[in-house]
Amino acid sequence: MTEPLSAQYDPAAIEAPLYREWEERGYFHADAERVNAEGRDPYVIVIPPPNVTSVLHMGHGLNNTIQDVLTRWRRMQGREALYLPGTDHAGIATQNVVERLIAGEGLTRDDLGREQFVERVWDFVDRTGTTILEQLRSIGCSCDWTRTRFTLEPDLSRAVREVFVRLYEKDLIYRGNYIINWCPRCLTALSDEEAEPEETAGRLYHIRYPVTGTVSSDMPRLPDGRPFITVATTRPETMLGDTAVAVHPADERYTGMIGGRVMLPLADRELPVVADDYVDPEFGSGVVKITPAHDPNDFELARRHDIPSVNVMTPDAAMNDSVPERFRGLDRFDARRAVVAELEELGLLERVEEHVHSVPHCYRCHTVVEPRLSEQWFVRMKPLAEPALAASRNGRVRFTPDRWTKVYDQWLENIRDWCISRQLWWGHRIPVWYCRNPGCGHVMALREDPTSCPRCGGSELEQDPDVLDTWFSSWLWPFSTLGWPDETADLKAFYPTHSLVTAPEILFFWVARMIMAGYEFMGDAPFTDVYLTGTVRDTQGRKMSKSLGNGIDPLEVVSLYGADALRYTVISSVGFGTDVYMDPDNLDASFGPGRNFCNKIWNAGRFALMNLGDEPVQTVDAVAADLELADRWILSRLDAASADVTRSLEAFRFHEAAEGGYHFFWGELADWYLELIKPRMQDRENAASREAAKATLVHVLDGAMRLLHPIMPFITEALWQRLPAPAGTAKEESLVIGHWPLSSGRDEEAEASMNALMELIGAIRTLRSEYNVPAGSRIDVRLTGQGAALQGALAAEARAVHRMCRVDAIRESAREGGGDVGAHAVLRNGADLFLPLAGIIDVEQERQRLGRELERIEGQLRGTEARLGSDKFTARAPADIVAREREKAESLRDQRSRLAAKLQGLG
RNA sequence: GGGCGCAUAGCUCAGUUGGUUAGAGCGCACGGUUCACAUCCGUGAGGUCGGAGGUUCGAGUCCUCCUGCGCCCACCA
Repeated sequence: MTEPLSAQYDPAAIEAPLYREWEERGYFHADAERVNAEGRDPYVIVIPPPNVTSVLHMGHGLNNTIQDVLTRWRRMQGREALYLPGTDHAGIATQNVVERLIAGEGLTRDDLGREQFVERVWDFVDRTGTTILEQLRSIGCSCDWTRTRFTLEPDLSRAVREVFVRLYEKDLIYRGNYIINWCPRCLTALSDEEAEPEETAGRLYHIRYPVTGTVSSDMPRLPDGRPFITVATTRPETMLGDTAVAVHPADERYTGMIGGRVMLPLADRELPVVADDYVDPEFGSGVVKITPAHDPNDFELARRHDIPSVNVMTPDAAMNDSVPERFRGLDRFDARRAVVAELEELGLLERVEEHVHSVPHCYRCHTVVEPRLSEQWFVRMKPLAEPALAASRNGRVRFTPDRWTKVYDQWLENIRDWCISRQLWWGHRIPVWYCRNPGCGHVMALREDPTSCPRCGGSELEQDPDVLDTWFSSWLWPFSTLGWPDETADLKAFYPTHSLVTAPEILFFWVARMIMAGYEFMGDAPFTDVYLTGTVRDTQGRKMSKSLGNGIDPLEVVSLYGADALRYTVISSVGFGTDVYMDPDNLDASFGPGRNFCNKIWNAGRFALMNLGDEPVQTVDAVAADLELADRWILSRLDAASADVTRSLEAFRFHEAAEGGYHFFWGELADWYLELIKPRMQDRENAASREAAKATLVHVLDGAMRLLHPIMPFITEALWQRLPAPAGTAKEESLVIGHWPLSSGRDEEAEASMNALMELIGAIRTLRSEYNVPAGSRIDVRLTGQGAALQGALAAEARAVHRMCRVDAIRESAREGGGDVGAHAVLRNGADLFLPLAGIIDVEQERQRLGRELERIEGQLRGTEARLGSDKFTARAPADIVAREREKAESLRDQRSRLAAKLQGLG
C-alpha cells in the first residue's frame, strides 16, 4: 500500500506527491450543500488577496501558514472548512509593472493608448497571475482552488459596479475637490504609499507680508513705514497661490488682526487673515500662508473658512497663467529662485534658515511630489462607520490581540471621507457617464453601459476616465467572492466568514472597510475574528522587503528544509502579537530547529514501525487490563497535550500550540515513552506487556500526528498513513479529513508516579555525570524513604529504569553507618538517594581531584574576600568593579559548599 | 506632536486571572556512536525579570515616575 519510511527524512520526496493526492481527492473542497442541507457547521477564511504580480515572501508565508493551520484544525474538528484563495488586481502596482515592461520596448502607455495598454496588462496577468497561488501550494495551503477569485474578473466587477451605483443612489458617493500627490515628471497621481517621505535639507524662508487692515501700534514696520507680519515657508513659489494667511485664535500677538487683511507681495493681492487651530503659534512666526491648491493642510483649512483656491502650476509643475506674467512658464524651482530674488530686492525677505524636513518623492523617478488640487470621487464614510463601530463595541467582531480594538475604534470615530478615484487605466472604470449635450449635462451612475442620455436622449455620452481605488473591490471580498450580488448557495452557507488573518498595516485600508461593506450590503459583519499578525523583520529589526534585499525566500526554505520545517518555524515564532525576527544570512539559525524536529518525528516513526512489524495491533481499549504505568502515563499526557493544543489554537496562541506539540512528541513521547518501552517491544516472554506497549504506541503516535497535522501536514500524513489500524477499527482515508483528538481523561496517579520516577532517573544521571562515573560501568543504587508512588513506579518499570540510567539494581537500603563512600542526593519527595562508588570510580583519585578543586576555589575566595575586606578597595574602586567582586565571592562560596558536600560523601 | 507597544539567560523569545524552585530553542562547557535519530543522547554553567518608588501576606505579573528602543497616525508651514 504505502512505501516504508526511507532511512533519511527527505521532505522534497514526500511533500509534492502528498499535496497532489490531497488536491485530487478533493479534500480542500468545501461543499455548500453539506452546510445548507445537512446542517454541518461551516468554518471560513477568505485569503487576504495578494497582489496578482507578487511573488511569495515571508510575510505571506507567515500569514497563510496561520490561515492554513486554522483551516486544517477546524476541518479536523468536523467543520465544513473553506479557505478561499484569490488575488488582487492591485491597480497602481500592476500598472507600474507593465509600464516598466513596455518601457523596455521603448513604449509608454500613451504610445499604446488606453485600450491596448489595458490589453497588455491582461496579457501579463494571464501569463503570470497564478504564480503566487502555485507558491501557496508548495507551503501546503489547503485552499479550495475551485473557488479561486480575482478582483477584476467579471463577477467581481459586477459586484463593484453594483456597489458603486447603490452608494451613488443613496447619495453616499459624491464628487469633490481634493489635494492629491502628483508627480510632475510621470504626469500621474500617486497614492500616499507611493509618495515616499524623505528627509531633505531645505530652507525655511521668512517673508514679510505688509498689513493693510487693522493695525496695532506696536507692530514692526518696513523702512517705508508700512506695518508687516512675517510668514515662513519652504516653498516660496507657492505664495503666488496664497489666498489667505492664518494665525492661531489664542495667539495674543495677532488677535487684533483676525478678520483683517494683508497684501500679498509680488502678486499684489489682498489676503484675509483667519484664525484656525491648525496653526502652531510656536513654529516660525506663528503666521501661516494659506495656499489651498498646493498643500493638503491649507486646503482643509480653506474648506473650513470658505477661502478660494488658486492653482498656480501646470501639470509639469511650471508656473501657469494665474501668476504675474514675469513668472509664467518658469519651472517651480526656477520660479522659487526668481521669487526669492525679487523679495530680497524689495526688502521683504527677512531671513533664510537651513531647514531639514521630510519631502515626499516619487517612488519611481524620485522627483519631488507636488501636491495638486483636482476633482475626485468620494464615499461618505460616517453613515457606513456607525455599524462597524458598533460591531467592535458589542463584540460581534473581535480583534486579536485585543489592543487593536482601540486603534480600530479611534480611526472609525474620526473617519474621513474616502477618495476612491485614481488616474489610472488598470482597474474598475468608474461607472459614471456625463452627457455632453450642452443643454443637458446629466451625470449618471449606471449598472449597464448606456447608449443614450436617459434625460435628453442625446448620444454624446462620455464615461469618467478614472478607475476606482483597488480597495474599492477588496472591501467587498468576503461576499463578492461568494457570488454576491446574486443570492447563491455559497453565500448562504459561508457568509459571514470566521477568521480574518492579516497584517495590522491594512487595518484601516481594508479590514475596517470590509466590516463597513459587510454591514451595508449583507447586513452583518463579514467575519467574527480578526487576527493581526506581526511583521517579519531581519535581525536589525528592519521589515523584510525586496528593496532592502533582506528578504528570505520561502521557496528556498522549502527546498532546503521542507515546508513542514518552514511552517513549524513561523508558527512557533509567532509570539502573541509580536513581530517575527529572522536572519536572512543564517537560515540555519531560524529553520534548523524546525528541520530537526521533522527529523525527530521521522526517526521516531521509523523506530516505531520497525518494532511494530506486520503483526496486527490491538486497540488500547482491548488491552486496557494490561496497560502498564508507562502506557497509562503517556495516554494521560496525550490527553493533556490535546487539551493544551486545542486551547492554544482557540485563543490564537500559535506559539503555544507549536510548543505543546513539540514538547509532547519530543520531550515525552520520544525521550521517555519510547525509551521506557524498548525492553517490552520485542519481549517474547510477556506477550501481554508487549501488546499493551504496541497498542499504546500506535495510539499515541496516531494522536500526536493528529495534533501536529495542522502545523506540519506533510510529515504527519506520511507517517500516519503507514501506521497500522488497530484490529477491528477502520482507518480514515487521510489525516486531512481525519478527526481531531478528543479528550479521554487524565490519569493523575500514573502521572504522579512517573514524575517521581523521572526525577529519580534524572538524579541518578546527574550524580553519575558529576562524579565522572564512566558511561560503561553499572552501579547499585540505594534508596530510602521513597513514597508509595515511587515505590510502585520502580517496581513497574524496573527493567527500563535500570537500562536508562545504567544501574544494576535499586535497593531499598540506607547508607551504612558512614562506612560507604559515594554520591548522595535528596529527591523532592524526601527520598534519599545514594550511589556507592567504591570500586566504581577511583575514589581516592576523585577525592584528590575534588580536593584540588576545593583548594583552588578557596584560594580564589580568600583573595576576593581580602579585597572586599579592604577599606581602600571598597572606597576607591569603581562601584561596578566592587559589585562584580561581590558577585564572584558569592558564586565561589556556592561552589565551595557544593564541593565540600561532595567530598564529605566520599568519606 | 498624538496614540500604541516592547524591555526576562550570550542570542531569539515564552511566562494565561498576582501564588511553591522564572521556562524553551539556539549558542556555550563536559561526557557519550549498545543497532530510531550526531539534524542525536545525557549532564551542566548562565537570570538583582531595564531603573526608582508604591499596593499586597506575597510582584516578572498590578499602579506611578524615569531611561532606552520599536511601530502606527498626523506631519510644523
